[in-house]
Amino acid sequence: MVEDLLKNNNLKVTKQRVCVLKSIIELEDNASIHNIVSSVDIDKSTVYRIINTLITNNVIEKDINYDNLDYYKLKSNHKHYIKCVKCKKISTLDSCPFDNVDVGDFEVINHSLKIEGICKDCKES
Amino acid sequence: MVEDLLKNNNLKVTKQRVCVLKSIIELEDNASIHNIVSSVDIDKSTVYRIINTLITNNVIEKDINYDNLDYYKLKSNHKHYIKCVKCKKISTLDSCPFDNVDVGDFEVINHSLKIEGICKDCKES
DNA sequence: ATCCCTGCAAATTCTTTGCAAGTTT
DNA sequence: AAACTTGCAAAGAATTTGCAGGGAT
Repeated sequence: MVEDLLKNNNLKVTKQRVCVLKSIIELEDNASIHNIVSSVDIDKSTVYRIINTLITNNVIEKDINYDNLDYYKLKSNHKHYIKCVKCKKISTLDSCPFDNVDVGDFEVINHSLKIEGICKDCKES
Repeated sequence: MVEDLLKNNNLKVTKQRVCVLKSIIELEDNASIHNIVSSVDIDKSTVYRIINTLITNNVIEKDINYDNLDYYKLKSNHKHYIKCVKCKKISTLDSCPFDNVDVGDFEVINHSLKIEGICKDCKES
């Protein structure tokens, strides 16, 4: 539940915050500032403030997509993508390639990836 | 050699481009627009244009650091970092955890990671 | 009731653009 | 010489801020 994401972080539950969070979830991989602001009927400066608050409280994080724009997503929304440099298609990975990865003495809590490669179809042709 | 990064991509070798590239390399993990611009004696708009050109030609790429600012780095500068969520220290990984990773039908060409965890010292204490 | 959040308007900062002059190949 | 790049100045976007009123706990 969206409200819990706020409550769990001692953030007041306001309709604007709920609305921005829902928008980020709804927009999935397209949650840029521009898209969030236009999908929502809230003053732009408030949206900026909400996003800063959410980042500071680790509810969402900034991510970089393949077009070099900034996107926001829930920290808990664990997904990875890979973009084919030939056909430009973006696919979602079935599983997290990082699950069995070893980073020495660290215990990994969080990670995000940006991956490019060549897809099967393009390799064959 | 920095000049080759340009020549290899059919970009004209100008002293401004060389200078920006050297700056990005020199700044290492701190190559934000702001830092680049102030470390260099080139008009700001030119720096923006150069950075766009370099991104378009795959010489550099935008990366996101732990402070949610945008940083630029050479595509060939293959390094990863991990930040301890407790002591906030940022360490460089000895090796690329992605080397032996399997992403199904894709051949991976490029990747960047953003990782957070808990370091050995903090786990013990 | 208190403290925090929001909208509005304005300021500030960041990024892009047009054009004339200068460089690179 | 042709084609591209740069600096400057100015325009246009994006982001932040102050403040008064409204909302959450």
